[in-house]
Parts: sequence; C-alpha cells; structure tokens
Amino acid sequence: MLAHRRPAAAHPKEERERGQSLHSAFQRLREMIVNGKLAPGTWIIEADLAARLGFSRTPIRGALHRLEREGYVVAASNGSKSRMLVAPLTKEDAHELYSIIGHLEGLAARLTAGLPSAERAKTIARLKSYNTGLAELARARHADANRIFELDLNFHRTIVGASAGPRLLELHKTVQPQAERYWRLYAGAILDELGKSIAEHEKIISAISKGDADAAELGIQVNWQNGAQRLSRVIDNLGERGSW
Amino acid sequence: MLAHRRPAAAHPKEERERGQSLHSAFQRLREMIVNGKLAPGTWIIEADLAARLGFSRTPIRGALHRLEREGYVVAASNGSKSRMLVAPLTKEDAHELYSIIGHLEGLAARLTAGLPSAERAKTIARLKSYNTGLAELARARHADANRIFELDLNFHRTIVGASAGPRLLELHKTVQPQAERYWRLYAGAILDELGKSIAEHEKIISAISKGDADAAELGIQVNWQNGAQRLSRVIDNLGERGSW
DNA sequence: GTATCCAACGTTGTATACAAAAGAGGTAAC
DNA sequence: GTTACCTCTTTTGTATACAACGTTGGATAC
Repeated sequence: MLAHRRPAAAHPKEERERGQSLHSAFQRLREMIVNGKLAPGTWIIEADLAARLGFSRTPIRGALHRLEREGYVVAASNGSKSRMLVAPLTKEDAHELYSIIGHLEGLAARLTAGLPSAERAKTIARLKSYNTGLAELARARHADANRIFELDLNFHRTIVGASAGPRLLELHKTVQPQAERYWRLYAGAILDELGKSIAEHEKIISAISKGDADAAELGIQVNWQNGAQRLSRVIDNLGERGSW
Repeated sequence: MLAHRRPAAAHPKEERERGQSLHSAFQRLREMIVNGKLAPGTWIIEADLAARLGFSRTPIRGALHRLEREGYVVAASNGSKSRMLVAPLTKEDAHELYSIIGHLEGLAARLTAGLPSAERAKTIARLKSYNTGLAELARARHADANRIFELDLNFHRTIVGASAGPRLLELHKTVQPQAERYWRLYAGAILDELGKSIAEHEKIISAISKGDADAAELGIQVNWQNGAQRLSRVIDNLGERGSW
C-alpha cells in the first residue's frame, strides 16, 4: 500500500535511455526468435520476458503485439484471451513466405531495371561485388554461414533499396527477417547449393543491366522459388521445428 | 493518494466486453481514418482519443501502434518523442500502394488460376456475378458509391480468398483498407470510369477460367496500375489531402 | 523592437495495481 | 476407477500514476 508510491525507483539495475524500451524490447525479442533462442512453438509469458529483459510488462506487451503483426508470434485464440507462442516453422509457411518475398522483390527488381542507366550502373557494380563475394566463399570450403547470409542479404537489399518507395521498403524490411529465421535454422544444409543461387543472381544482374524489367522480375521470383524448394528438401530431411 | 485505490469503478458509462477494448479501439480508429472523420494530416493526441472513445490510454496506444505499422498513422519522430499524425494521402503513396497490392493480388491470381478446374468453377461464378453487378450499377445512373465499392472489393477478395495461404491473406487484409482510403476520399470522381475497370475484370475472369496464370497475374496488375492512374488524374484535379 | 531565457503546460513513455478469465489439480461422489 | 465440480493459481487485459521531455508563451534585458 505504500510500496507503490515510488515506482520510479523500481528498475535500479541499469540506467536506460528514455523512450527506447519498446523499441529495444522489440528488437531483442525479434533477435531471440530469429536466432532460435526462443524456439519455435514456445509458449510466451509476458511477465517472464519482462523480468528477463528488465522492462515492465507494458513495453513487452507492445513489442509482442508488433511481433505478432509481423508473424514471429502467433496467438492461440481461446475466446477473448490470447496466449501467444513463437510462430512454428513449417514447410507450407516457408513456401508462402518465399513466394511473397519473391513477388515483392520482383516489383522492386522491375523498378530497378527501369531506372536511368546512370543510376543503374552503381547498383549493378554493388550487386556484382556481392555476388563475387559469394562465389569466393563458395569456392573456399570454410562456409562461414554468417558471412554468406550477410552477402546474400545485401544483394537483395540493394535491389530493393535502389528503387523502392517508403512503403515497399518498409514491407520488405518487415518480411525479410522472417525468411532469416528459416535461413538461420537450416543454414548448414543450404550452403551446399550456394552455387545455384549464385548462378541465379547472375541472371538477375544481367537482366537489370540490360534494363529488361520482365526478366529482372522473373529472375528474382525464380531465385526465391528455388530457394523455397531447396529449403523444402532440407526440412524434409531434418523435420520441422516447433510444430507438432 | 486515496483515489487510486478504486480504479475499477472508473468506467461506469457502459458495460463493455472484456478483452475487446484494444481490438475495438483499433477498428473504430481505422474506420474513422478510412472514412475521413480523422482527416489526413491531423495531429493525434492519445488522451483525446481515449476520452472520445471511452477507453483508457492503454488500448488506444496499442491501437495506434498497430495503425502506425499498417500505415494509417505516421510518426513525426522528434528525437525520442514521437508525435503521431494521420497519414497524408499523396499521389506518390497511392501509386506505390497500388503497385504493391497489384503484385500481391497478382500472386494470388496466379495461384487461383492454377487451382483444379472444379474449384475454379465456383470462384469464376462468383467473380462473374460481382462483375455483372458492377455492370448493372454502371448502366443505372444512380452510382451508389458504397455498393460499387463493396462489389469491387468482393471481386478482388474472392480471387485472393480462393487460393491464398494465411500469410498472404493477412497481408492483403492489412494493405487493402489503405487503398480504401483513397477510394472513399476520391470516390465520386472515379465512378465515371467504372466501365474500364469492368472490362479489365472481364479479362481477369477469362484468364483464370482458361487457367492461364501469367495472364491472370498480369490482368490484376494492370487493373491496379490503371486504377492508380485514374486516381492520379483525380488527385491532380482535386488536390492532395493532408499534405502541405 | 527584437532576441533570449525561464517557467508552466501539454504529451508521451513506462511502471504498477487490480480484476476477470482460463487452466490445473485435487477431492468427492457415483 | 472414473467423472464432475470446485478452488487455487497463473496469466492476460485495462486503468491509472508518475516522470521526462518538448514546446509554447511571456517577460525581461539589450
């Protein structure tokens, strides 16, 4: 009855910047989910996470809502209550997700291929550099998954960033990390087929450099579609995670 | 110091269902924005809305975050503070938005065209009925905008609903109402060209009924692209709303 | 008359208190 | 032994309290 008179002294552990809790909570939770620290299928309890991250429930709650909206977390709606769990990774979901990204990036590729050639040149140079980077990693047998992922991500991000408006950019930014979950959880097994993806990238580069919008769009779509198939095979071998 | 001992008696006005405040606030706010009750460009004050709708700030806040994520509301980020305003309607935004929807529905149309013909038949029947409905309204000079909007919406929704997975469905459900804002604010002027849209719909139906996925996808994309152009002309005449 | 500083206010962000609903587990009845 | 009911616990949803920050307006000094 007296205790609640001084709520301000409640989080003495660390000095935290004001106005950043929600954002920070969101990012940390997303990272935990993407990296599998919070395994697919896990039940989520707001208070636990709040305690674990050192926030109160309010920003956690906001972060969870956003994570739900972006597909990292799903609500098991039991009437008016909604318990949440980390979204499972399934073959069907991967397939759909990759299709969507393929079409969104397809739109971006189309726009990029339509840019004036002066602007296109810079983009193409960057794309080529990323793709040669990938090729080198593919030859060297070290297979640093993080580095490969980063290059691949940069490749796609470059295409989108070159021409997309704010909406498409935002949409891509929210959808892409969800593909990252699949990447990271099944990465090891994907790396073998890196060569195929590199070849597909080549085609995309060539289409953009010719200014062929149709081919560029198609190329991206094919890249993602094949990616989904490669993933499918891996999932068949290793089994799905977080769904039962 | 004593007052806060009985917060529960604070909303005596109406008996409200538990666990629905956030959802209800979101829907009502979205409706207000889509219908223009909250004009584009308006500054948003949480406490005002809370008072107006009879909730506390908590669910309003959640609803606003979601509205922001979905593009109805934008944050004017001033350092760590973020004041919000109702997203303005601009020509560029309309263009990008319509492109995105075109591509998402394009994916759906492609999938729908690939369904086994038994399932397709039902879908086609519904599409035809909606489109004849539109044609009738176009002939009759009454131009009930709501009715037209509803039929057009149903047409597109049918295509998506016939084949899309949960992710695509969800994405469509969140993106589509944003197009509705443009529709409603500029409706009167769009109705003249209804005939063109109907013709485009015809092509889409025929493509789906032939099972021609490419043509179906293209048809939808063209429909939205032309829609954006029709809208552009209207905006040129009437001026943008909420941007200065 | 203008520019600068200070104070009061408005608005947001976070923490906490409390209530309702769902779920688990045990006990009693058949 | 099984089922049904009741209670206790867990967890979510909402309201409110409070603090920090930005902004605005006025007052004062030049």
